[in-house]
Amino acid sequence: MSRYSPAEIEAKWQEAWAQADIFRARRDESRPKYYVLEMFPYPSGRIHMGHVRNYTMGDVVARYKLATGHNVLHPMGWDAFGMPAENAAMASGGHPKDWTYANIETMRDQMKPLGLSIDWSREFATCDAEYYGQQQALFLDFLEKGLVYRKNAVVNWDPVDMTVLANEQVEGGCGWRSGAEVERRELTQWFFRISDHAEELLDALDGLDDWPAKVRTMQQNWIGKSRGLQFAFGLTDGPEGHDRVEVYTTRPDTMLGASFIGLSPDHPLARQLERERGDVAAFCAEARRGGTTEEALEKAEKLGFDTGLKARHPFDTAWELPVYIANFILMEYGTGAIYGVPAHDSRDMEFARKYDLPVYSVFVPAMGEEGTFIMPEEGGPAYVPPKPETVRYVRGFAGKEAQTGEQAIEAAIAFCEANGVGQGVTKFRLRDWGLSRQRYWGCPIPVVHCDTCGVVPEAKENLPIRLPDDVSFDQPGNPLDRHPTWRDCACPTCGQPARRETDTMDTFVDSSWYYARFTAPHAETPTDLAEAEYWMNVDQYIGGIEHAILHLLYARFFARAMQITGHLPDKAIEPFDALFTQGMVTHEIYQTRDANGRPVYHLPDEVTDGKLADGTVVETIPSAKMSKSKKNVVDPSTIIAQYGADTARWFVLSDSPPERDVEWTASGAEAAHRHLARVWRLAAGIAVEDTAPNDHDDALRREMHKTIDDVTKGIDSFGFNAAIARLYAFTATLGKSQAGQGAKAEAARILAQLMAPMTPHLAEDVWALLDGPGLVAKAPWPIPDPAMLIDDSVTLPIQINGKRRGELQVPAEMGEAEVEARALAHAAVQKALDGGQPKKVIVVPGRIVNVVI
RNA sequence: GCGGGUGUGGCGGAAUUGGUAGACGCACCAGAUUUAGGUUCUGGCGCCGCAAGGCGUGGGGGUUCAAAUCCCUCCACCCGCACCA
Repeated sequence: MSRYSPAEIEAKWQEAWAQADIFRARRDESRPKYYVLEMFPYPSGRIHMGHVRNYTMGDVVARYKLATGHNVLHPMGWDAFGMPAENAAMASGGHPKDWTYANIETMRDQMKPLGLSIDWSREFATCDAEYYGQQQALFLDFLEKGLVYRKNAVVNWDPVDMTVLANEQVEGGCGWRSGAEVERRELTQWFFRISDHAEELLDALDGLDDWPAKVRTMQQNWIGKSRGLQFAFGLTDGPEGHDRVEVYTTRPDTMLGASFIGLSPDHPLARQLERERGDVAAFCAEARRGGTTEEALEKAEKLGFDTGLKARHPFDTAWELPVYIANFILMEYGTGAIYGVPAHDSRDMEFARKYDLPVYSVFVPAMGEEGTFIMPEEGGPAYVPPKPETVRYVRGFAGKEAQTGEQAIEAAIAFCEANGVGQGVTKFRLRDWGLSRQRYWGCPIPVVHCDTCGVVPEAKENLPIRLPDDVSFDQPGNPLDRHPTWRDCACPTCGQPARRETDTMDTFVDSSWYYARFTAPHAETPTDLAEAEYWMNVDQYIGGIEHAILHLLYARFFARAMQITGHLPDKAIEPFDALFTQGMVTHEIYQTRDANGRPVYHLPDEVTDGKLADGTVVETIPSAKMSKSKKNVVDPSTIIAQYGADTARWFVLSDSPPERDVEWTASGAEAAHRHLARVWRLAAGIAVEDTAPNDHDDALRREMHKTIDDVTKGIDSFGFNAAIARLYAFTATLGKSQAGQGAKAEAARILAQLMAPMTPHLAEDVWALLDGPGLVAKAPWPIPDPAMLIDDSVTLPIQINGKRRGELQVPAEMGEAEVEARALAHAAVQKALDGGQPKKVIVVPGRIVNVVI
């Protein structure tokens, strides 16, 4: 073989790794363990470049840790339940199970050629009965410990198809299939008590030092701890059983600016009025139109309905406020009722202007705003102080200048409590996690509905409760509901005929504990404590930023719940020690227009030099996330066939920082491939048997040690792109070096080792060409010699008034005074000083000299 | 609407975290090699300018001896918003 031939060497070395069985993870107390995990894929059909990037990053970490003497666990599985399988079944008549397992087969076949250091013996799919049966066991244990309960909650309801819709199935407020306007409807559903753990989930974020700060901030805001006042407005003429309305506010200092009371349409008082009055019922029906997302609620036109009821202000019982029902108030947060302060809240202001309600300012800017400040009551916008800032209270309890912010809130709470109005409370925005899904392709919730015993847990010996295979998707709704026999069962308590729960679990449940299952994927219980004790926690978790909140928060909750139920050791309370969120792979979009001017997209394969095969010029749209609908996709298998896996791996790591998006370009892939071929040729051209030293060896060795240092630091800090840039430079140095063959062979072996985490097949081949012992994958990671990293002289830039005007070569250890003297003697400085004295000279040792004139 | 993030040459990006802006790669230009080539190798390459020099990190303002980096403000784009995974 005389040239780089990826097809040949990749198959060869994958076979060698398999023979040596070096990626199988076994408990071994003699070595430090390292558990690296990438977020497992949904088996959508074929792998895409995003997968390649994600798993390559994990593989770099895994292989690097293996080389640094760790016992590495690097597993792979499939997040296999979910809606797309049912959609596929509806569209083409197949079965979700067949579709899913066929996709897994295809994707595994596509993934294996990447040469990932995965322990495939631990593979599982969440739709395997062995997995979801254990999940049902977990559910029963959670139920026993009071971590799960039932309550009513709203869902998107399609009134034509008579089905529940996922948020994704609501398009512009209408059902995606029926086109009917969606309603919000209440259903009894199962919930995890995640909100009981809100405080703890919040506090523990502080300890997650190796998580991105942005993810911790997002989770913190999502949990949303707030301090406020809960109090009641009395009702003058409320219906039976409603003489007051409880409200919660985080801004009690604005209480004297209240001008209306707002109720959620789902508030008990609103419900009561809805039953009694036709006009209220009509409004509530109107207010329940549209989807359930917070975004839809916030962006919807604010609608209110004046119930005619009056509320008395707690500080002035003669002061009566109108009571409205409003579509933007959530029953899930606070008490489901608010009071509106238009002067200091832009949403309330919008509402007040629309319904012609009074506006009362509580405070005004303390200073500096005369002439520009228009009082809200005189038509100005709501005055919302930007930050804790000094304001002058005009209707405040104190009636004086004060800071807004925490102290003012606490003072207001204290004042209210002292006057018998409400009490200070802490609330969280985090809501309990609803896990019921009215769908087939998910883990059945293992409970039974019995006419005598009520809702009873299924007996553990009956697990797994398997999904039936004989189902059809020819009509909307949950096939489990209309299955002729599946629902029928015996009550585990009394033995009488009973009905199974037909709701299945949210797929987030499946992905909330798979990391724990990987530590003992074949155990007869959900986990094996000895294995979990050894392997947990996940040392490095890698996945997309889109999972920053839900998945990661649910997984954190699950680890706690599993610890409470004895399925995880205490140490695993936070499952992921370190988290890295990687960016997407993007590509340019190529489009032309059809006769009606509608866009027609073209695959990158079909476009050459901006033209289609027939010569039509395409419009090029800037890079965007690869998506099938825009056809800006590149199939990893095509790339592997063309260039080999190492080229694909090298390229997805090289061009952008891992946390940012990377643009796939054909020329970039070419460049990556060219470089790998260059490295191979370089190694093949070294005469290993010639070991005679020469004068250039030392320079090459210094460069080599610096490269080891830089690349090691790069990998340690997820600076893969920078590590690769360094490897490019070192390859060029090696290529031009006049050093002896022995020194070159040494340098090339080091190069192979440093490249091995990224391009493992090429590295093995180069290693073998240069007579490296054994497999490079198992070779100990090189350690740089500190003495070789230090240069004896440094170049300091000289600035005059902050502008670079020259440079100075000085010995590295030269003192500041001496450096200053040399700098002042520099021709450019002499010229600028023109005989005068500098005002100031700043010497930053080893960095820069700045002369201020 | 709310929460989080990003913005640097023709392009992707680097910058030791306040200290030489543009590492490395692409594209482009020039030269060499090769029977030829879209191969390989060498060199050049922020913008304006003949030059001296000036300008330059999304826009505007500020702090500092020194700002891509810190502060204020505006703009654009991306992620999430609890039933997509």
